[in-house]
Amino acid sequence: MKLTYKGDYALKAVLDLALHYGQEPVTSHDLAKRIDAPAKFFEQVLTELKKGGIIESRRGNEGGYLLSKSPSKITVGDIIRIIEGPIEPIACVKENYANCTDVNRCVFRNIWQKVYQATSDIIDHVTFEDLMAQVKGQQQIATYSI
Amino acid sequence: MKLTYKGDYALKAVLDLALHYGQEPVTSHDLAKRIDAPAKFFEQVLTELKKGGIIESRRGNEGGYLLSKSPSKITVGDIIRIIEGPIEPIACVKENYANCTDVNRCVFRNIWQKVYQATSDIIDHVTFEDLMAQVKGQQQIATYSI
DNA sequence: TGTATACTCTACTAAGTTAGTAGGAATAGT
DNA sequence: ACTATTCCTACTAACTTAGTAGAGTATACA
Ligand code: FES
Ligand code: FES
Repeated sequence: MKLTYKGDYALKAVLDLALHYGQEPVTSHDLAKRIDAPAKFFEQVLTELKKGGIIESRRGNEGGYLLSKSPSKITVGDIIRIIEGPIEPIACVKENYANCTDVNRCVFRNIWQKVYQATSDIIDHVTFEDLMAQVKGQQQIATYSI
Repeated sequence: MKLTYKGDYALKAVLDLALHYGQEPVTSHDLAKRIDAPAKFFEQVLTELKKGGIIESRRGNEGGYLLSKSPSKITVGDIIRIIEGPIEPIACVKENYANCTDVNRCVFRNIWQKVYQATSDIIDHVTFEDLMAQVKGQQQIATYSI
């Protein structure tokens, strides 16, 4: 698992939208400015999140983006899988991929499977509700910073 | 953590050398053939492993490569770190890197730190002695295949 | 009906990484 | 001297990452 800028922006965006859940849509422009992402590039990230079913959009005046479900139902793993793709260190962990010679007797496969499991266990159990709680806990200082 | 071909070749090479530990050096050519890697590309991998202190070399006739320490003292993590570089999903996990805005209050950092820890815990505790045992366990069928 | 506001879509690009190739120089044993 | 082998430098094609650019489409509101 390696986090690219795209994934970084996506996570920050979803957290921001989570903090605006139930309110008016947030514009791409506002989001981009708050998380300090290049506006045009960031639009592409939002498009992928939308295709992934995480957010929905309202066009025109008063439009913008909003979460398509409750922050408690969205995990960090969801975002990572949508933006960064598969999280396993090597493809044959999931399927009987023809990467190594003999899958059945490969002594390394087991290791990558464990890494995959451990990573999934972490990122699939952190919801954006959890993250919101953390943000609000430190809110007393100033506006949240992601 | 993502495994590239280089890392894949390196792990297989070190396991092969582990199985020849205490014996004559193994030539790059023989290694490459057994693990099915392009000979010239594979040489580069060996060079990196040597620089990393994992293997040493003997030049000229009867030369080749051998482990510079016991298989019980080499872990999968050692090889990964040498060949693939840092294993954390984002740079600021290790240092106070200026990637995210405010490191102290970043709610994501904690997650990547956990992923880093979990991954390290796995790959740093598998030695090539462990892997040799596995290989020898299934040896009854034929020659080992990595 | 017009217009400002915002999302949508397609295409292009520069830099970096990955997975190699190619060719020769240096060294050691017989 | 010959041969086997490591060592060293440079090049390349394909792919990924992190953007840019610009036109097109939908919606609210006056
Ligand atoms: S068969 Fe996939 S890691 Fe070896
Ligand atoms: S400060 Fe590094 S993940 Fe946010």
